[in-house]
Amino acid sequence: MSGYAVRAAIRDQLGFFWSESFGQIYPTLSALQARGEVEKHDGSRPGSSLYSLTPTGRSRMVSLLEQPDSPTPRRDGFMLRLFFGRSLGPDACRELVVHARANAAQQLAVYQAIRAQVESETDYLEHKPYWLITISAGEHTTRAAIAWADETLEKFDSARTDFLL
Amino acid sequence: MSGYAVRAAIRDQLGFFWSESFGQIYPTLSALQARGEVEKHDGSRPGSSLYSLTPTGRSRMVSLLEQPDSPTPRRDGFMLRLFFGRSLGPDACRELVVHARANAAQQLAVYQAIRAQVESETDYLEHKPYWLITISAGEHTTRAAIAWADETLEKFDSARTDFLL
DNA sequence: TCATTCATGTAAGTGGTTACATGATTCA
DNA sequence: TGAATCATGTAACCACTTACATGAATGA
Repeated sequence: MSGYAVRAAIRDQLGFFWSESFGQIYPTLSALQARGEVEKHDGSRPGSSLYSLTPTGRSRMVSLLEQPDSPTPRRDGFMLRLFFGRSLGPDACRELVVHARANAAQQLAVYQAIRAQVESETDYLEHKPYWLITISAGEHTTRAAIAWADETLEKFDSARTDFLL
Repeated sequence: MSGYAVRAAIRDQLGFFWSESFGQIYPTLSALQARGEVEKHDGSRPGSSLYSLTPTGRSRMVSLLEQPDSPTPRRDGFMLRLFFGRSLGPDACRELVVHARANAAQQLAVYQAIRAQVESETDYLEHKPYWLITISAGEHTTRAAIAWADETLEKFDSARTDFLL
């Protein structure tokens, strides 16, 4: 596929847990080509090119996937805001939670639409079970976010004075 | 507090959703001092200094907390590995899920220990309800991770052939 | 006395985004 | 004909980590 198509595939298929920018994709594709891990072919239009994975590239991909996942530094701005909720005030915090709940509910609908689409897919049969477990992970965490938000909104309403000390 | 103490506080109190390195903390403290948002005082030992938030600094902090949270690029290596599970193989994937479950279970115990500690806390009363909702969020997502892992392990066992296509 | 913790800071490097510049192709 | 999409790439910049260098204080 082309660099452009790589980006579209990452956005559309891995969008829930991965992202890459053009500024990352094009130089990486060149570097992989220099290492002999992808091959560059002429594309359908002038100046465009299509890349394909070489056997070397595929085996490197597998060995990278086998390596333990290096943890990225945590930075959750939403939780940070709630931790300093006293400084932000209970009303602003409550609103943040309302928003988070709405986002989660919308997200859950998206997951379910994607699940339906993947389930009805007749190609990529060998990938389906794996894709479905990643979707399931998304559904679980999103449902947990909704349940937490409801519980938290309840607290804001029933124990409002605690948040005003 | 000192830069060193700032780091310890971030590690111990915000560790579940935030992290900062010394290479970030010391230059930032100097920059904040130059902006008049923190004040530098002599510490107890030679060469050490203690910083305190000025009124300007506190109001900037609040205005930063009020700003919408700029989303960080998603990069979840665990989900990536499962998405490419077909390339990694069902056994390696299953092991990843077993590990994830174990980590989550351990994490849940940590949350519950911290909850007990915060609940018995007699200082910082005004922060307590906010801190508890962040802990609750951690508990919810961690329990969801455990439930997802159990469900997924079940799938690996009951529908093993689907993962071998 | 010696390991650990407290303490400060810098330099090199990495990994990444954003914005920009450019232009062909498709299709309404 | 003009908007949207396909397509490639670079340059400037930013946030951040890691490793390094240094040393005082504490306490077993």
